[in-house]
Amino acid sequence: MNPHELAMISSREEIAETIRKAGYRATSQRIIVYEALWKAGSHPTVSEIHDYALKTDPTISLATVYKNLQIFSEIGLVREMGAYDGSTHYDPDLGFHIHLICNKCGKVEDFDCVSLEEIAPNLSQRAGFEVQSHNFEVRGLCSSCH
Amino acid sequence: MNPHELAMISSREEIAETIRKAGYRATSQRIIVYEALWKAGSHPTVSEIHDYALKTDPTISLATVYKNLQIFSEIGLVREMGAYDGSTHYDPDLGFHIHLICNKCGKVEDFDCVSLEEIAPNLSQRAGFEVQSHNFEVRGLCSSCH
DNA sequence: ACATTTATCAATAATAATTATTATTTAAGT
DNA sequence: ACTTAAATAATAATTATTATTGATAAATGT
Repeated sequence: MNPHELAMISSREEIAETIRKAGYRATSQRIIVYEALWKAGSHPTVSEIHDYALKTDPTISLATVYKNLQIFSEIGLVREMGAYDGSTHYDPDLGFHIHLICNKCGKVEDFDCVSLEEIAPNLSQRAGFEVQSHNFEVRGLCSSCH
Repeated sequence: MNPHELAMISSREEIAETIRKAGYRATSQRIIVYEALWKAGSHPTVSEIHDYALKTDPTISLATVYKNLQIFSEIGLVREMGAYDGSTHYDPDLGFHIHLICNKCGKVEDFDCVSLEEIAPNLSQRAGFEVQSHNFEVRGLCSSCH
């Protein structure tokens, strides 16, 4: 198991409970999509998540993956990343970190830093904005490319 | 002129010079696209930029807008935002600020805060990453929606 | 356990966004 | 002004995403 997957501390049942609490049904497909989200790589696209999910359930459709990712995004189980290479990427690791995206080779590196609260202490107070998720991307050239 | 447009301090010739220095030709279409980027609204989509550019040059094509936005993105004249509502948005205001995106009404608000260097002092040193642009999005519910 | 209700699912179709192609035009240096 | 490489417009092609619909399966009450 790679370091990324290690971060998935929640069990199947815990995730199911989170989904139910948000008012959605914890269907087997939904859990499969959630697991695929972790196992399909570190910042997978919809297509990559679908490919992985097919290993567990060969009948699961692409539309189901899209639909469930929308739901996960809405209830804050995933952060949606920019489509820096044409298609949207997803990251289930919700801890505060910056994505360093190389404009040349496309590699995405996680950069740990201070918490969101430290960066913008009055973010939620100011204008009464209720934070649900964040995406902090920095683009440039990685060590091997520049 | 709105506050957003006021921030466009550079003249046509200064922008042309920046483009040339980056190794590209300062064609009239390119300048028109750049101006449209500022005037088409505060975080316009490709389509909105194209619509505005057509006012100046009724023959300019959508493909030209796409191409030039790619170039502007590459040379750091614009920051590319996530496709939070289906299509990619662009922001020519390069100053450090966070985008507060409401998940309900879709409104995007600029949130000024500390500089990128203050947030991640060792960003460029660490792993030798050369920063070209950034996109810091925070999603949630705006004051009117929650 | 069973029936009922209701949300979700898979498959497909439809739409929207983006990129590739190619012939023509143009900027910028000689 | 001439040359040449690069940019443009128009169009076609591709890819990503969303909407629709009938079938299915989960939750809830009995």
